[in-house]
This record gives sequence, structure tokens and C-alpha cells, in this order.
Amino acid sequence: MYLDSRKMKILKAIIRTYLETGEPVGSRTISRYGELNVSSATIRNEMADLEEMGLIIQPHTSAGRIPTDQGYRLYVDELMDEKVREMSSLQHFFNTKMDHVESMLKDMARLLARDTNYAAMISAPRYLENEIRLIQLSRLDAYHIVTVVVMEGNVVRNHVITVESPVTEADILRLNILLNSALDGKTLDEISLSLIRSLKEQAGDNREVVMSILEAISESITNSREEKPEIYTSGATNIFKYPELSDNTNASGIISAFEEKDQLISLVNESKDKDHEIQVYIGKEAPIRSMQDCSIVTANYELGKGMRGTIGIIGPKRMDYEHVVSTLKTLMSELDRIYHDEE
Amino acid sequence: MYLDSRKMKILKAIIRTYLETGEPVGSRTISRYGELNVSSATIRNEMADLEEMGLIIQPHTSAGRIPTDQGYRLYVDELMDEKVREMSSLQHFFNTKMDHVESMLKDMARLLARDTNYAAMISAPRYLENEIRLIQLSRLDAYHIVTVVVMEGNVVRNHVITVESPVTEADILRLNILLNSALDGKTLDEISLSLIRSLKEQAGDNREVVMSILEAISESITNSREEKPEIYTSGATNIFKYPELSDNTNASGIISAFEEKDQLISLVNESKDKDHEIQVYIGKEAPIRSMQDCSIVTANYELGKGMRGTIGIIGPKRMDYEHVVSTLKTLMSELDRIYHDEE
DNA sequence: TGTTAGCACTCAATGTGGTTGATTGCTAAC
DNA sequence: GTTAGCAATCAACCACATTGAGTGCTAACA
Repeated sequence: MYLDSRKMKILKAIIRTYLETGEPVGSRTISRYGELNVSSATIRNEMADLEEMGLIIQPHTSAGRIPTDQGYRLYVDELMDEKVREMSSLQHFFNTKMDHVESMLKDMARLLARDTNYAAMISAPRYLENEIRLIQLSRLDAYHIVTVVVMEGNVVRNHVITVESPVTEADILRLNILLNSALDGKTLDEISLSLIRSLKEQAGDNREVVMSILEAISESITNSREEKPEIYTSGATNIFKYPELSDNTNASGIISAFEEKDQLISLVNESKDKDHEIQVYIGKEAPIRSMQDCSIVTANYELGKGMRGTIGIIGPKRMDYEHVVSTLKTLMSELDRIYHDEE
Repeated sequence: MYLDSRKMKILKAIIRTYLETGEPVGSRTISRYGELNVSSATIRNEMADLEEMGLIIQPHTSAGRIPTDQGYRLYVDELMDEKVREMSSLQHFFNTKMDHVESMLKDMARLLARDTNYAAMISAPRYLENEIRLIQLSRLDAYHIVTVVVMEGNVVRNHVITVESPVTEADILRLNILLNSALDGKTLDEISLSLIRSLKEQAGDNREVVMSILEAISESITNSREEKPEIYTSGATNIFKYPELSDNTNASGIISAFEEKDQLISLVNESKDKDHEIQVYIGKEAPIRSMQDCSIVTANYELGKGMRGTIGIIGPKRMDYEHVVSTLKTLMSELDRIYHDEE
């Protein structure tokens, strides 16, 4: 069966209406929708076809139709027209200069949640490709050293490490010079095995210390110790605005995914390698079990070189895809603009 | 009317039963409760009295009784017998040495939530009375300095500060020595105006820099910039286990309080000055509006000198007060023990 | 051939009335 | 002061009827 232009219009009308109301849509509603000037009976015939094609479904015999996951998919891929909106709040947000990447991301999550009325999450960037600007070791006492690593974008990480054999102030001084001259301007990716070997040799007696320090640095940078990539969330409670998600089982699962964050990490991992800048998961496509009744829109952002992270918007399947996608697109291009202006 | 020993027993029995079931408790249930050997009719008479005294209430005419906030209050204050339990999981937890205060607190929140089946929150300590062990300034470029402050307990804070007039490496070296010799071993409380004045004088040309640095240090320590005291939460979704809290309005309000955290801060502020180590808020006593159907138990902890924070357990009014209070008490004494052994 | 009006049919949602069972308050007897 | 007994209350439950939105089908129409 061919999906002709009228069928498309009808499908579009059904989905649009359903996005607003969340109630099954009947043939009469569509026949009065404006764009089509046909009777409800005609609509019914077309609807039967659309149902056979698996794009819409009846929750029960005498109800209207609601879109299937497939229907949404078609809508997102083909039917949706993107209107790029004025995002006054976001615009304003970017005019206020920000210093800390972390707190900016938090604010961004909050803003997205408020703007969309869905739940938002942002993963902190991984710094694999960021250049090291400064390494500073300080001796706390014979067995404890504080390492501070500053990377491009003024991202600071610190660590207290405990060493087996005592270190002196002189050792620290030597190590500071050694590490800085060797690692300054390098990215984590560039710290190769041969570099590590040569560092070890130069360190002499402090071989063991160098290793723990390198490890700490690597941990600091990858952000990968027990805390995994940090994830900021906001607006999880927005899901209560959508009755189809706010029954106990659903809500509890979704909220708890937001609380534990482990599952969100799997979402980030799933999305971050996608070619497409924007990725839409509908219903069962979602990589998180508790979100099988949701849709998720993700976008990969990049702040300057190598600082890449993922943004996700989680809402009901009848999500306002246009708005979300265009908001994310605008946001991405704003971020690009800002981080290129600043260089 | 006098609350004689039998009335007390009956009230206790009603509350105990209600804590378990969450259903209104009838007279027959109590008459078969064991401890009392009287008929249901007698219980009914006593119940009528207890109701008149405002300790219990009937949700509707032909239902059993449930405790009022006042009833719970009496129970918590007088009737409850604390059994100090084996807390195997907590015990085990403390045997594993921990390095970072922050991640320990996170774990503790998770543990408490799991152990109690309620929601848990912990506020990060304020470090007002903690001694500074090390201050390390590093020059990023002419206008940017990284400050790292290490305090007792290996708490590390850092800040990137921007200065108006350029600084040289030599300036930094001088300032490092100056600040460390002046501030080492001091607490934030001890950094007096006269100390600041003398530092400024010694700094000479770098007066302005010293001020920004001191400010940054103070901010680092008090934890008081825009992020307020950090709060760690866990188990917010546990509230879905209690039907009386899991209807939409309630759940949404409570979860959102946990998400936004602002309101939790007001709870911390409210609790932290109380004389009593353990504080119980019942129903409307709670300082958070959205938690008027909950009970909250808070405890003030102290890790070594001056690092004080607040723990809170949030659950339904029919909370297992005994368990929660005794868990918190044990936890407090464990923390005491550990942080005194370590000194 | 595609479109439409009309009609019988379906079924969730809502309402109604009766039944059940837990529980109470009261009273009279112990 | 305690208890047994009893009528009264009322949420919860179930069965059943009603309603109304919506469908599919058919026959008539353009």
C-alpha cells in the first residue's frame, strides 16, 4: 500500500492532535481539522489503511487512534517541519559570561527542562583531547601528595594520593619540573607508553610515585573513577505532567533512573558515537528499560576541542519533537559560536 | 482526662500496628494484640477517649483509627523504646577505609536509604573550624591563578581566579610563602581582620591579588558560593513504596524537593542549630511544605573538629521511628569513634 | 472510482443500586 | 469497671444498565 499525500496529511493531523491532548483521536476530529475537506467516513477508510500499515493503532475497538512507535518514527524522520524558534531565554543565558563549565552545564540542564517541560540531562564532557596547561604537585606530608591538573578551559581536577615510600620536598620539586616539562600541552590521548617509560627512567628512585601520579592524572582527566562521567539532571518531576507516565510503576522507574544516574550513563555511551548530531529514541528504541514508554532526544555537544558530552531530553512519546529538536539544534550552534569566538 | 498506663499501651499498639500495615486499626485487632487481655468493647471505650484527646482519629465513621501527628509525637517522645540494633551493613561500611569525605557521604546516603527504605539526604560539612594544611597558588598566565587549599581531613578545594593587573611567577612564589606561613594551621574563623590587614601590607603591590585570593579561599572553605552547602541524596524513589505518599501531587512535590535541593537546605539550616542530636519532625512540623504528609528525622554529625553537617531521613508519618533513630544514633557514634581513632 | 451518509455495532467510562464486612457507639447485664 | 450483644454506619466491591464516542460496513451518489 502506498502512503500517498492524503494519508500523510491525515497521519500528521492525528499525531499533532495526539501530541496536544494525549487522548485517542477519532475520525470526526480529523475531518474538522481544517486542512482536509473530507468527511469522517473517508478519514475512517484512510485510518484503516494507516492502521494496516502499522502506523497507528486503536487502544480498543471503539476508541480513536493513537500513533505507534513506527508512526512517531515516520513523523520524526519525514513529516515534521522544523521551525527554528527564538529562544529568548537561552539567548540571554549565553550573554552572561560563564566561568565554570560545571555550573554552566547545571544551569543549562535546568533551563532546558524549564523550556521544554520535559526532563533534561547533561553529561559532563570527557577531557581526553584537552591539553594539559599545568600540573602542580604539593607535598602534604611524607606519604601524601596533592596533585592538581589544570586543563584548557580552566578545568581543574585534584587528587590526594598516598605513596608507599616517603617523599621529600626536593623530590616533589624535581617531579613537578619533570612532569610539567614532559606533559605540558599534551592531551591524555598523547600520553603514550613510550612517554611513560621515559618518564619512569628520569624519575629514578621515584618511579613508583610517578606511576601513581600518572594514574591519578589520568583518572582526574577521564573523569572515570567510581564517579564515571558526571551527569547533571533537572526537571525529572516534569514527567508527572503527563498522565501516561505518571502512574506509580512508570514514574518510579523513570525517577529512579534519574536519581541513580547509572542508567543515564548507558544512554550517553549509546548516543555519543552516533554520526547524527541529533538522535531520537522512540519508545522501545530507548536504551533504558524504565523509559520504554518515553521518547528520548539526545544531542552531542562540543565545547572547544575535544570536550564532548551529551545532552538528553526525556519526555512522553507524544513529545513536541519539533520544539525539542529545534531547541537542541539552536543550542548546539550557540555553543559552537561561543566557543569559537572565545578562542 | 488522664493518659493511664492502659491507654498508653493501647495507643502504642495502635501505632505499632499502623506502622506495619498503613491501614486503619480496629478495636478487635488490638484486643487480640496479646499484651492487653480485654475485649474489643473495652478497647473501643478507650479508643473513644484517645480520640477525644486528639491522639488518634477515624478517617471515616466506620473505619479503624489512625494516629494523628500529636499521637506520633507522643509516641516518639515517650512511648518508643529504642533497641540498638546490629547494623551489619553499616559496620562493614566503616571497616573499609575511605579517603574522600565527599564520596563517603554519598555512599552513606545510599546506605541509609537502602537500610531504612526511606529517602535519605546528607549535607556536606562546613569547614569553618578546620585547619588549613596547605595553600598552593599556581600561575596559569598573567591574569589567571589557580588556588588550591587543602584542609584537615584531606579536603581539597580549588578555584581559578582572574586578576586585574598581571602577576609574575616571582609574585606567585612570594605570595605562596606569605600565605602559607600566615595561614597554615589557621581555621577560617581565625582569619581575623587584623591578620588580613597585615597580609595586605606585606603583599605590597599585590594587595589586590591577596584580597581576591583570600576571598576565593573563604569561598572554597565555606562552601557558600552559589552552590550553597552541597547536599547528597539517595532513595527518593523509596517514597513510592508508601501508597499514602505516592499519589501524584504528593510524590511530585517530594521528589522535586529532592531534585531542587533548595528546600532541603532550609531543612539543614533549621536542624543544624538544635540542641538535640536527633530531631524528629512529624507531618506539619516539617519545615518543607511539600513534606507535610511525611516525617523527617534529622541528626547532626561531626567529623573531627568543626566539620559538621546534617543527615536527614524522610519517610511516611508511619515511619519506623525506632529503627531510624537507633540507626542514626549508631551512625553518629561510629563516626565519632572513627574520627577520633584517626587523629 | 472515489466519496459520503447512514446505521448497526462495540466498548470504555460512568452511574446506580445492592451486598458485604469491618468497625463503631450504645446499652444492658455481669 | 468490664463485657457481650446489637443496631448503625460506611467504604469497598460487584453486577448491571446507560451513555457516548468511535468504528466498520453498505448502499447511494458524483
